[in-house]
Amino acid sequence: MTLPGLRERKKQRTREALIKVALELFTAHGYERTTVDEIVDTVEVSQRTFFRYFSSKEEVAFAVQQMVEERFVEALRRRPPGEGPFDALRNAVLSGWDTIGDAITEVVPLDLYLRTFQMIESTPALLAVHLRRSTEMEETLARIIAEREGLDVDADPRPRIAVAAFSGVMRVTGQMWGRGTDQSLEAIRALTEQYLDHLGAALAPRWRDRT
Amino acid sequence: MTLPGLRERKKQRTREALIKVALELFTAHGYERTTVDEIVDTVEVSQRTFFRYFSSKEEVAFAVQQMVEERFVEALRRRPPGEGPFDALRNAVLSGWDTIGDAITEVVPLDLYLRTFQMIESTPALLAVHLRRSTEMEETLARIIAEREGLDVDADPRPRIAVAAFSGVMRVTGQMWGRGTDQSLEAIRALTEQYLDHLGAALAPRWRDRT
DNA sequence: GAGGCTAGTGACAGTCACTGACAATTGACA
DNA sequence: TGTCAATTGTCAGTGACTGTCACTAGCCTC
Repeated sequence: MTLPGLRERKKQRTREALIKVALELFTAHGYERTTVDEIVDTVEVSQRTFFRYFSSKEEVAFAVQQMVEERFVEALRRRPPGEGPFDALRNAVLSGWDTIGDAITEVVPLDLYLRTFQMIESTPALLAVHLRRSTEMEETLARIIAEREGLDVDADPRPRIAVAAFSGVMRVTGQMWGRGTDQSLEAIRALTEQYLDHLGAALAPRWRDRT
Repeated sequence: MTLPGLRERKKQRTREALIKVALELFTAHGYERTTVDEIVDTVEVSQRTFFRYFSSKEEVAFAVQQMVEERFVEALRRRPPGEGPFDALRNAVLSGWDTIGDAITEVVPLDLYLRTFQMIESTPALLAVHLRRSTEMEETLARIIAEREGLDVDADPRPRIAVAAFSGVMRVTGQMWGRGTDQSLEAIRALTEQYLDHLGAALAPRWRDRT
């Protein structure tokens, strides 16, 4: 492995500057009210360059999120094969939250990321993209689960169904966290744990009998 | 109730013409490759008028879907209070599929609707909007479920969690139906039934023991 | 049934995201 | 140092969408 040359480092710096400035402007003034021109003027590159780094204005908003998701997938891959599908998913998220903070801070301040996440949840256009990206990740997760269990994803619907139910709960978790008052990493971790525990109970035929 | 005047009827006709032409062009040439100008030229109204009826190009693609969703919500509201939350959701969808066909045909041919649904599933921009709309409906469903069970949605997470898991499965159903070969109303009904039955089993800790 | 009121429409100009084409620049490397 | 190739900037254009204002046509009153 060779050291990255000047050219490569410059590219990396431009990319990170674009992300940082974009997220700061987005969270400060709102996503819609921030134009791409404002971003590129601050970073001092041309608009054309922005669109060479990011295929759309939306994409830059998900740059950090992208990294978080990749970590989660890796965490799932590393789960011991003895765990059942649901436990593997659950433990992958929970262990992920423990190490994710440092990785984020290397790119942007942690609180900027947390504010970005809330902005995504509260901006319709971004929420839509977020949800679509989530389903793309679900497909990845389903394939990993299927492989763990020695199943064919296309023949047996259970991996996709389990992942869909799991992801649904994760999404509600993110939503509730965004609306709540405690906007810390610890809070989202606790909510995740709590809500996943509820899933089994929520599926029980009648709730009133066993409250 | 008075008969709608000429003005009102004219508006209704314009709206339906825009929907029909838009869906036909979308399904024939693709959503992205169809411009709003093409739609309005065919219907012979100005672009400005199009945007007075629909707030965006996306919205017209969901005009029929909107109606279907409203029906489902109504069906859920009419479920007997004795049913558990999950059964109520399940039966509302299944009974919905039986009567939905006629309602759709009043606006557009059934097969145009089915093709539109597939187009939505296979067009990233529309899929994103579709998913966001789904979560909006989930909120409605969660509130209905909470009310049925005499719970407070904001205090007890179970309604939202149950609905999220349920909707996740419904989404997978729609996806699988779109990818499959049998594109009939009956097929989607059968898939719905089959996949919902799998949900309980998919959550079981270990799958291998009970295949 | 003439005339005023107003909802609905069209025409026009402008903004913003995004793209293709080509020219200018600048690391990389012989 | 000079050449090559990657990166960036400039420019012109498209398509979705919005504000404004004038105009047309149902509607309603006298």
